[in-house]
Amino acid sequence: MVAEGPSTPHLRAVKDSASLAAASGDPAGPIDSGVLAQLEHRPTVWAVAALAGVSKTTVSRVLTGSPRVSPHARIAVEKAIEKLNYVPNRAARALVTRRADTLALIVSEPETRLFSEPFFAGTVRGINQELAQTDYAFVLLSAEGDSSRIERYIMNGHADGVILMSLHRRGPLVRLLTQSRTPVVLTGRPFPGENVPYVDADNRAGATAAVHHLIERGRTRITTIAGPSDMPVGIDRLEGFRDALPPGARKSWRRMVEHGVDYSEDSGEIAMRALLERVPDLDAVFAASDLMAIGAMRALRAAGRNVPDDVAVVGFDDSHAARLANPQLTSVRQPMEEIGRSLARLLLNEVRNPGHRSASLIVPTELIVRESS
Amino acid sequence: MVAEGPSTPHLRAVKDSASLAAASGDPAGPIDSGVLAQLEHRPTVWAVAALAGVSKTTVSRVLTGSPRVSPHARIAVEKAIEKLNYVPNRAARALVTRRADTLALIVSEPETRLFSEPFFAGTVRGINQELAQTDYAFVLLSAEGDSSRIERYIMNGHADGVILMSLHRRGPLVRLLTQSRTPVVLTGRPFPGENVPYVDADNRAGATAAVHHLIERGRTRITTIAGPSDMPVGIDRLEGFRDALPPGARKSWRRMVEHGVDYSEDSGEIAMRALLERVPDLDAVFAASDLMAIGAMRALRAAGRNVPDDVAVVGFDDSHAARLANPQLTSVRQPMEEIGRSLARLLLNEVRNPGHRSASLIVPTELIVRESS
DNA sequence: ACGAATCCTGGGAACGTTCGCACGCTCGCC
DNA sequence: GGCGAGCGTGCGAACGTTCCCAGGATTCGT
Repeated sequence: MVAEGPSTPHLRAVKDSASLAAASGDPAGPIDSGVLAQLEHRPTVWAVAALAGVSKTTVSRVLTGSPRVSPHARIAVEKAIEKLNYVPNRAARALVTRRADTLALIVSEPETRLFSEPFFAGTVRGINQELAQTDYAFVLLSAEGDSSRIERYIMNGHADGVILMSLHRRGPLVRLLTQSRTPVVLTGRPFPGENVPYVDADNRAGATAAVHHLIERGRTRITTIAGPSDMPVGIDRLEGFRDALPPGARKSWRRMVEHGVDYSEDSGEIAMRALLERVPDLDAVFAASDLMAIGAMRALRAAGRNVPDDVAVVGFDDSHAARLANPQLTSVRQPMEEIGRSLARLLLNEVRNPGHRSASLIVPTELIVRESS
Repeated sequence: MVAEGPSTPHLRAVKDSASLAAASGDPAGPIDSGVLAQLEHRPTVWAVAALAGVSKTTVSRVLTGSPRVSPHARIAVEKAIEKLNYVPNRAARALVTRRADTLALIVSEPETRLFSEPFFAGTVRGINQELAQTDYAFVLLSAEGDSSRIERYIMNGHADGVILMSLHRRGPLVRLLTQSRTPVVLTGRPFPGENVPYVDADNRAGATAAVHHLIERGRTRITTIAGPSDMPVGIDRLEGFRDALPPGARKSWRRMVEHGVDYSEDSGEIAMRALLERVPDLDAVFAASDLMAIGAMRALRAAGRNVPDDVAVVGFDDSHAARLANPQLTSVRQPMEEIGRSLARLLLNEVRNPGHRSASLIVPTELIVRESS
């Protein structure tokens, strides 16, 4: 009886004394080891089992929520867990279940830009909210430089599922993950060939709303600064722009479009100058990002045009920059927390029912009207 | 001999065939299980040992870098590892070593603000740089809302050490971590009573440099918008301001100080109005944050003062906002990546030599001069 | 009232590592 | 030329879970 199970000294002491409650009056032995156990070694299933007067198996059953446990035993175990402040050892559990009970958000980007955007923070918050109700842990990995560290981490089974966040091409990571059957969801519409569920803001409808707003303001010569056309998000926002144009303006709409090389301020400034040259009488511009919009406003100011009197400007993303700009920028906001929550839900679904492919999600955007339009 | 060790079927098959290389000519048995092993189950020490013709112990020794292994055996094992694409199972390793080989950055803040600052991204990048040279994994946790999830995660032994990042009071987390003997380092000078190594920018010298710059520009009535005085960072920047004042101005310096309730734009605007009333002839203001500086510029504009002609403005942090502001804001930059690297080094030191308390670090700042001064 | 079905329980074997211990082998020394 | 020292190696026992399987108690149907 003494020799049962793997028995570290302090555990055996606890177990020998039938019940800790009974032994606590005895100043001789078990108390010290009890205190030590709490300070030094963390309690194990054995300790809980001993205190509850059941076997480790029953404790495990309570832990995993198995129905095959009598109410009596369950209560005893729960009390013991409470009393010992027991927390299951995740490494041991992971070892046998081959699950980690952890989901990861991988930021695969020259991360500076991504971290700095409210979008990132909001999404993280949403994911946290959703996951807080489960007992999945949530970790954030940044694939700065070599992604091999990340790969190793994931392949090691450290995470059961992955949310991949990136504005650019995901590189080999997405393929690697799907090949290893790791559930993956993406933020933003995937590139062609990436057959993975995703959550995206309704970029197209957002752009349309922005242009409709400009039309309502009485603008008639509306131009746009589009993003690079090799990215889904750029394509969608441009299509949304086109959709919103009145039938009359639709035929020569290409003239009203200038592509930026990226989403930066400088890129917006350059594009704006090109537009001013091509369409001198323009009275509105919709930029596919806030930074581009701010760059555009700089170019407009340099050209002696007043915003919003001469030219109305609308951006996209509702980043911090939009509020700091002067004049404050009208912008299309993405429901960041909602996106985060949806990502988490999608991934959970994917993780829990492997094989069952869940549907992607497009969430609506919102136009925030400020001084620039 | 067949019965040695724990043996799943496929493993035994591999082991029976003495060496996989020898067996690979035989189309009958082991090949299938070999392929299966690579596809389905990840290879283990047993597979590597079999292929290398040594025992699992020797493989383990190679893995842990033990010197007690012959060059011959080491090479054989390394070849086998390479060939099988073997990666040690971290859960199993963590279980026996009681280490996780993982460090965590905990962001304990209503995280929105923190994430959005370049400081955060830069620090993360620095930490990554430093840790990339080790084989520690790095995870990021945000203590949004309840910190109990974080606590469980850490207490579980999921991380061997923690970098705690927060502008505000760290709450119970810091005490909890130190009590559980988890190595901790902080970003920013700790509050009194938190006896923990930290890395901080030289806020005091940064503020001094800002003021000296204003003096060089010929300003003589220099005021400051200080942060709340219950935070180390606020105190340090204010002291730096005082240090820089010429002896003549030193005696009535309190008059030139207005405290903001927080570091926000609004707070800066309100403080600026108070200063304008109290010191109508002021010709410079040093704000303890960029956002406060921007708020101050708004108040100055409303009061009809021109920046920088009438009043020069300097901020702190060199955040995105500084560059976006109009006029662009002179600001004190913190060497973010350097801070990140130092944090990582400090924590590694703490983790590797427990008990040996390492010294905290103060890293120099840099003044970025732009249009506002 | 008796066998079967049901429910709960406990023992023991995994999971994939590391590490203490003991064993054999090869030197070099007197 | 025998004998300890030292080096390289391997066995087996942990680490703390989960889960399969078998056994004992209770209950239900006939």
